[in-house]
Amino acid sequence: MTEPTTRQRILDTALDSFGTKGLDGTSLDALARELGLRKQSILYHFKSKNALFGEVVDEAANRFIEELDGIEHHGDVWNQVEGTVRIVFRLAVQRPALLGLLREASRPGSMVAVQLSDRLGAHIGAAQLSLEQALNDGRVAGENAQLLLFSLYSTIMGVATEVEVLRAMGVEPSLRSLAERRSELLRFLRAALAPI
Amino acid sequence: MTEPTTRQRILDTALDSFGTKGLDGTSLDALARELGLRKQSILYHFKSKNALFGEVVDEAANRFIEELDGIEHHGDVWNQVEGTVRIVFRLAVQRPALLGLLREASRPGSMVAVQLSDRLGAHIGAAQLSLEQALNDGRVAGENAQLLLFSLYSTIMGVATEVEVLRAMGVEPSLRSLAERRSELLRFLRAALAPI
DNA sequence: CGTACTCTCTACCAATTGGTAGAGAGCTTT
DNA sequence: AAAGCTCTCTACCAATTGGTAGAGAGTACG
Repeated sequence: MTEPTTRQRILDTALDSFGTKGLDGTSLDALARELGLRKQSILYHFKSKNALFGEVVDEAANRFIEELDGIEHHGDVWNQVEGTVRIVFRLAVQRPALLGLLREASRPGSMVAVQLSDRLGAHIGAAQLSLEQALNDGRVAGENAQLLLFSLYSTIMGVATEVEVLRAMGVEPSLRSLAERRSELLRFLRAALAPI
Repeated sequence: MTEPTTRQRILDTALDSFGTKGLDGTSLDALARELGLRKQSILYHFKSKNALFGEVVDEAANRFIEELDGIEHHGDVWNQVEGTVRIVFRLAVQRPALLGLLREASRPGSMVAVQLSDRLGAHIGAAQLSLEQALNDGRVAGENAQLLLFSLYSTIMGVATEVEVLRAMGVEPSLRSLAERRSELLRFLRAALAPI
């Protein structure tokens, strides 16, 4: 295990901070303090705060893609859905800030949304194609592959990240409750996709 | 139509700003400029920025509840789901900032999440109870009413608000696409809830 | 008329923000 | 040993932040 470069350490810590406190909620000073250096050192490695944020978004996209790459895009659609759920829920445990960053970056007014969509475009396209075929073959229920994919995404991402809503319903987030959430989610999705 | 008090105007404009640009992304100066007055006038009506935000969240919760009140909590579950979808999608057109504010307020690190859940608690409870009965009667498919409700919420809210994700999939948000999204969502939810 | 209340204003303020300039320490290369 | 490169630092800076103090205009009320 070679120790990471300062640049990499900054990216890593920034991902956590941006992912939990947001772009506006993270100051370079606070970030530097967390890293044990001065903000000027951060600005040596990244030309501005926005540039850093951009690279962090790329980094997050890369890690997400890295995980997603384990999924076969030509096989059974249900396996793909199950695989995606597994990945997203693993991230919800191991690196919740990564999901938080995706959420932050896909916020309605976000400037990096285009960038993020560029990075994930290929995967989205592959998933859509695969879903389209399954739709044509009658292997899954649905009208529009694109919008069906969108519904699937919204459900999975929401169930994995909307912890405050869950808390509002009286469920204190924990590993145990996460597992239950996941199993109910899978059942829900299976029912939604089952051909009639 | 009596014209609104300054206080009400501030709440209204603040809801739009907080709902689109977030709490950190909204400065009192910018807000005051939008209203055609000085920030000190805002601070006369609200003792601090956080106090204002708190009242805006309450305001948003009230309006949301007002809409939700039109739904019968003892009838058919499917009617309730359909009604909720109708309301959320109407808001997505007429007052997207309201949904944005709910999203902002239910962000993982949010301080007002508890407050929001207090306001919506009764409705959540009623919906859960109603779903529980339908589950017992075998009128809908599912294991856990609480988690099923959570899945429904995540799906509806996500499909209505995640416009950037939709854009990443190549769909430019419009009234037309919104209607399509809604109809695919309803089909999706109907399939997910249909008893086997 | 005069007093009190409501509201918006000007004038500040300390703290924090992202960012620049440049010194200096520790390398490697010549 | 000297020159150059990489990196982190101190020292600033102008702009913006949320917030306070208090003057002044307008209106209601005795």
